[in-house]
Amino acid sequence: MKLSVRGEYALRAMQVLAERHGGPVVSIQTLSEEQNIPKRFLEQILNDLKSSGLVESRRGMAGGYRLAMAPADVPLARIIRYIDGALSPVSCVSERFYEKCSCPDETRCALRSVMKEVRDAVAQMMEKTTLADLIARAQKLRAVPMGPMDFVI
Amino acid sequence: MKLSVRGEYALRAMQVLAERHGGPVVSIQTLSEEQNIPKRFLEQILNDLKSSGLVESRRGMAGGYRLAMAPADVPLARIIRYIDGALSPVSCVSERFYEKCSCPDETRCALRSVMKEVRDAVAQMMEKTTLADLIARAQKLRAVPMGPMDFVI
DNA sequence: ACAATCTCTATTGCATAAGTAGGGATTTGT
DNA sequence: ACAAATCCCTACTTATGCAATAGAGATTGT
Repeated sequence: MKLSVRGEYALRAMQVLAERHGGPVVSIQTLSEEQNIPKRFLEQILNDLKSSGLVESRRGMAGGYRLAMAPADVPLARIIRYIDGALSPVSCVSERFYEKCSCPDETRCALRSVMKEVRDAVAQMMEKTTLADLIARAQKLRAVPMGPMDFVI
Repeated sequence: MKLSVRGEYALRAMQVLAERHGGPVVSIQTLSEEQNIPKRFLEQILNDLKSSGLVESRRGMAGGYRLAMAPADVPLARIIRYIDGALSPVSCVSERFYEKCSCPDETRCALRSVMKEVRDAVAQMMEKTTLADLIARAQKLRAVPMGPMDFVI
């Protein structure tokens, strides 16, 4: 039930790009250092994201990456689907990555109906949450930096 | 974001055991045929489930497996957690399989807060749905076997 | 004794993920 | 023109985990 490391890196990098949206492009170097992501690996990921049309790049000395669209127009689902594939726990309930499963009768599979609900819950969450929402959350989290337990000396 | 095949097999096998709860033990042979699961592989899985205390076994000629408790007392979450591990999409939001992630500040990670909500949604669903619920769903699905499209000759 | 079952451990094959490497192309600054 | 910093592309390596298979042993009913 896991997101791949690759997918996680993609989301983190995209969040940084979203935060700097409108400013100058951001280099892999910067992204890599800021987010503790292996530089060469991130390079690949950003390249994939570029192929997907989610980011644009600029080459040369002052080069780097930037979002290809407004943060509010990029649901997390889109990033994850592109990098990792299906959101569904089993592929027989996936809408875009459907595959037949080995169970005797898919149409009457009780497990399938449960998994479909799980899928829908996850998809809805990932679909409604955009990079803009992520930024908003980050700001809130910065505003209340410490949990109540952290006041102990 | 996937359940392993192993986990899926475990759930399917457990459903059958739940349906036959109260009756005689069910052999791997039967489970394997009924659910299209490689026999030898299922053997391993059932063995794991036995170690977890979810099923009991009987050896010898009329041997087989049965649930160790009532279907209503077995949430799907328990099976999945035992076979596959965390329900969480990222381990830094897992309650039972927590692992530190590589992001710079976990307490203020916006992505983490989103993932936590996803985790909660999945966990709640898997926790509240038991094997008994699965049986009930299966019965309903049997009652309305065909979708509207299937009436075409 | 025999046959059908579970039990346990090991191993294999395979796919995918994670990360690394090298050399090339492009832009900027001097 | 040249150097430096960057992106670009392809290939490779390595590790990990998953799915499945295999073989020998233990237990039970007839």
